[in-house]
Amino acid sequence: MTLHKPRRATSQDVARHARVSRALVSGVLNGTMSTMRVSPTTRQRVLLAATELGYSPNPLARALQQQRSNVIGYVPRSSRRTPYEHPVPFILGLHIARAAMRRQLHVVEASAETAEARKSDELVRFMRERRVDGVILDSPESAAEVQRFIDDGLPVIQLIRPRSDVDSPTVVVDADPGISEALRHLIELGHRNIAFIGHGGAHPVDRARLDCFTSNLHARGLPVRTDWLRLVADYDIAAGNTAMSALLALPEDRPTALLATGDNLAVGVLQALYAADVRVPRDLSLISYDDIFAAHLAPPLTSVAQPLEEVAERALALLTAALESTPDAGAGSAIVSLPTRLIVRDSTRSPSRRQEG
Amino acid sequence: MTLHKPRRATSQDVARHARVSRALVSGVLNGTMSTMRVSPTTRQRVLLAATELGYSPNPLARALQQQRSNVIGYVPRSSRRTPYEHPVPFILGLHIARAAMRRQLHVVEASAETAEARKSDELVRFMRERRVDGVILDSPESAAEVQRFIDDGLPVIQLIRPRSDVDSPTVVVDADPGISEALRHLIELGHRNIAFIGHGGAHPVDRARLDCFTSNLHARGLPVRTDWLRLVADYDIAAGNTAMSALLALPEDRPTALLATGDNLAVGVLQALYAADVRVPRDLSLISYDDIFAAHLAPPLTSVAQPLEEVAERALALLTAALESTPDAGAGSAIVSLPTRLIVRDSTRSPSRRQEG
DNA sequence: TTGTACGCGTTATCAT
DNA sequence: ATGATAACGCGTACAA
Repeated sequence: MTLHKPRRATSQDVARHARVSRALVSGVLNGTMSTMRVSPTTRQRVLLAATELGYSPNPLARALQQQRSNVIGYVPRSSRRTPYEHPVPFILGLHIARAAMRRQLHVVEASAETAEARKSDELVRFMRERRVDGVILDSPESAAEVQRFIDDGLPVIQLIRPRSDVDSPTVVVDADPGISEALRHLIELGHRNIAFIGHGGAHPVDRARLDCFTSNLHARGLPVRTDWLRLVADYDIAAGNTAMSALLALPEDRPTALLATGDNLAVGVLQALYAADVRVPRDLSLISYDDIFAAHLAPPLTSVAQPLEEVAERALALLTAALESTPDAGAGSAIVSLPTRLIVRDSTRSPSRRQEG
Repeated sequence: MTLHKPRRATSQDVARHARVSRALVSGVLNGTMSTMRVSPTTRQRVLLAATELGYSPNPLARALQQQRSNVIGYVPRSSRRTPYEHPVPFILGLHIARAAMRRQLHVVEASAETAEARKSDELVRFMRERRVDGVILDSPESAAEVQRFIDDGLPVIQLIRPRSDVDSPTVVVDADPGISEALRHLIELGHRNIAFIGHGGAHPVDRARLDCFTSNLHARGLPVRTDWLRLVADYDIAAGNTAMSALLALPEDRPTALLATGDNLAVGVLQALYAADVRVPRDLSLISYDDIFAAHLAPPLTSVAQPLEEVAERALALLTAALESTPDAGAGSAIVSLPTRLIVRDSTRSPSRRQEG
């Protein structure tokens, strides 16, 4: 017969066992506090008692007294987030959760349903009820959304697509190094006819990928043909498939290489190519962006990697820093920008003569 | 100048505002309790005050007093869990987290590092320190591991590959309906030469996939050729790639269809096929298992889907039920078995004459 | 070093 | 029939 719910030892138990007061137990276990110096012998008694009883402080009681819940809020970007349909927000959320766990923090996520009432202060109420210590916003929908959290007294960290008109610490990813590297790679392989499939949205982050692409081509004196620039509305498979099909339908003079600025776009590209029996990299070199599952496709894709794990790590670092700092001490709206980089795999090689001729 | 950390209203504030005692506030807001009946008018006063002050009870204080942390522990199976390398444990963990969130529960996960000391009671201590209310174990490594939690007084739910010698509520997935359906599908398409790539492990769950495969073939009077049964040690891409390469290397008389009992195995298969320029489904029909990212491959794969979301949902239901029930009331070691099913996509079709001839 | 009070909600007991 | 008072859960911080 096993004892159910064996009572966990409390500081009171330890205190009795060591014949000291609870205050002393607390002081000893937290490494000395303020003016409190304890005689080495009683210190040992306390330590011994604690280990003998297997004592660990109750996190709830501690949180209640410290007025810190150790729960942080996370607001994913609005798109529905299933792992393989929306890889970036999904993986980012994962890394946020992991980084939080490492710091003994819990994460509550505004669910998709809750996010529907995103314009109101539904979100703020959600977070407020859960007593979160701070929030992390992935690509917030509006400046107002961010501001409401700040007005509620919560430290806010913005990710990926920040509202720059709101003053808060931010972590972003710089597309430039990776995309420039990708183009250099293709050009060194001998490609001159390079197409682009990307997002046509107005946000600077999406614009940057296109701008970086075209400026690199210009700098190299390569043609930027508008019929080889396919702008889509979503980073999803269908969009990639459609865009690639359109490229395949071009009368002649096809590109020999292609940059698709999202793994999902690349999957759609691969599906279109597979259906048309166009082989990668023999008939077309392909580079994806994100590098989330680029390695898990056939063939494994060369890809521009986004450092999402580090984005999460830095976000948590910024948030915990904000929690430590006195409320209104130097708003310290640090902006951390992390570089992309190219990972070369099996989807790129020199254009074949046949294609060039 | 915004006010930082605006004090959240407490039950004390509401009490003052409504000119009643804190006890009454609690009683009214939680829907009547025990012997306490409140006059309609004061009841209104309390309700009004609560909404006016935007009051919501502090979850920490409540948890402290109710002796329930609202945190549950999750122990993933031992393999390193990166999303695309170990899709099943990963997706399962995701659904667990979601299902928990819906119930206002937090999840702490034993990290890979912690799991290293899995034989000792490292895990139990980890969970104990966090005051989890119960734990969910995905495919525990040993009966002892499960038992230690039970001995510690924690409700335990086992998932996927349970230790049946330990008495605890369990959620499993039944491979049979899906695999039988898959074979019926292939046979109806005209396939008679069907190969299998699967896990060679001893656990009943892995055995079942193989057994179901062979028994179906037997029942249909189809050949079970041992050189078409490739057993591997891991559900990963490399294993699938190697196994498929071996199949391709067979002198002649190749199978026209293949069941790979894991999406990752199927990815490896696709990579091997792509390299050999063998097309799916023209030259080979392929069915994967898991259906996690089968739809996101080129071509989209027909797959046997595991209902992982429902596994998680049921696990949480069992766990919360265990939390409600009195500690040792009918151990109620319910076993929930959920069926797999076939999802038909583009990777299966009738064998071509050429292959049959 | 110790006593005491606090953080906050809930519940058992007591008073009209 | 209605309501208030007090104590509890647990750790921490400040005054004594």
